[in-house]
Amino acid sequence: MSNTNHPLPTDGELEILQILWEIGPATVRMVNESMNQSKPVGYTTTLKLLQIMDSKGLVSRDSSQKVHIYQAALPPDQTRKALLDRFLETTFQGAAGEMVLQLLGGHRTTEDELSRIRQLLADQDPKKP
Amino acid sequence: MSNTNHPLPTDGELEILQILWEIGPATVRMVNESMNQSKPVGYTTTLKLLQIMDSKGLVSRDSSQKVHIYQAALPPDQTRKALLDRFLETTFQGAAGEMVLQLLGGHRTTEDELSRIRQLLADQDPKKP
DNA sequence: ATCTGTCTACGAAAATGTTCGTATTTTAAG
DNA sequence: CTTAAAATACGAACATTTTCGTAGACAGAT
Repeated sequence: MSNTNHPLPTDGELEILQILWEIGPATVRMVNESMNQSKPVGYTTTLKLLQIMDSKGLVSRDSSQKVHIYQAALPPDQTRKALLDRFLETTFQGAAGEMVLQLLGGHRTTEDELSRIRQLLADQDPKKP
Repeated sequence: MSNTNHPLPTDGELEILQILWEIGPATVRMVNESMNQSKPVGYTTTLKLLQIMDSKGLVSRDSSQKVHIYQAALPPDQTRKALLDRFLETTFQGAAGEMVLQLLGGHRTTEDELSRIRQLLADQDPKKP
């Protein structure tokens, strides 16, 4: 069964989504092997999680063959944005600027990222809307 | 008992920390009443959580009077930063720039925040170190 | 001294998420 | 057709967090 609604993924579910975003549509085995590169997880554990994710609509599944193929239902940007919004609310009580300050204060960013950020800042500048 | 170690707070614990950061040292009743402004929570629920937080070292407690006084053990910046680091890792796999882009793309920020962010960007600019 | 209201302590139920053992199904080979 | 390997389905154990009921401690009023 496959929902059309999209609740936020749990931590375990997110881990699987990251894999699917990276390697694209995949079998349970492929996902499980990818998981095992960082920590040992049983095959049926991965399977169960994918089944739950399918029922939640977080992934879609092609079950026309014996070996089902799973893929993320939403693109990474959209899902990460939704998670980010919740995190911003719960942890920084919505103060986006505060959060960026904390972030930039402690992380190196690439020149490419910095210039894209400057561009966004320029676009947001209230003096030049 | 009061630890000197500081695990990351759970969601429920964070909610209490936000209150303590805002109103300062407080009794269970004060915290509970503040909680109830957003959603109904039993008094003993708040009490239990504060006791757990004390045992984890997330809050400290003055129990010299009958009515105990609790306060956050760490300042908001430090705790939020730790939570932010974990979130950045699990959700954006460490790509801080990507995260900022997502954030600024969808949130209004105040002019004051923007200028502080620009300052930080300037400080980080490899062309002008 | 006893009663009453408020507090803390404690244990356990409820809710949510994670993990895996076991059973069943499926398909391709023999 | 039978069998063996590999996949899916399912239920339940486990872990963590949240919630609260109940009991006992304590202080002030009568």
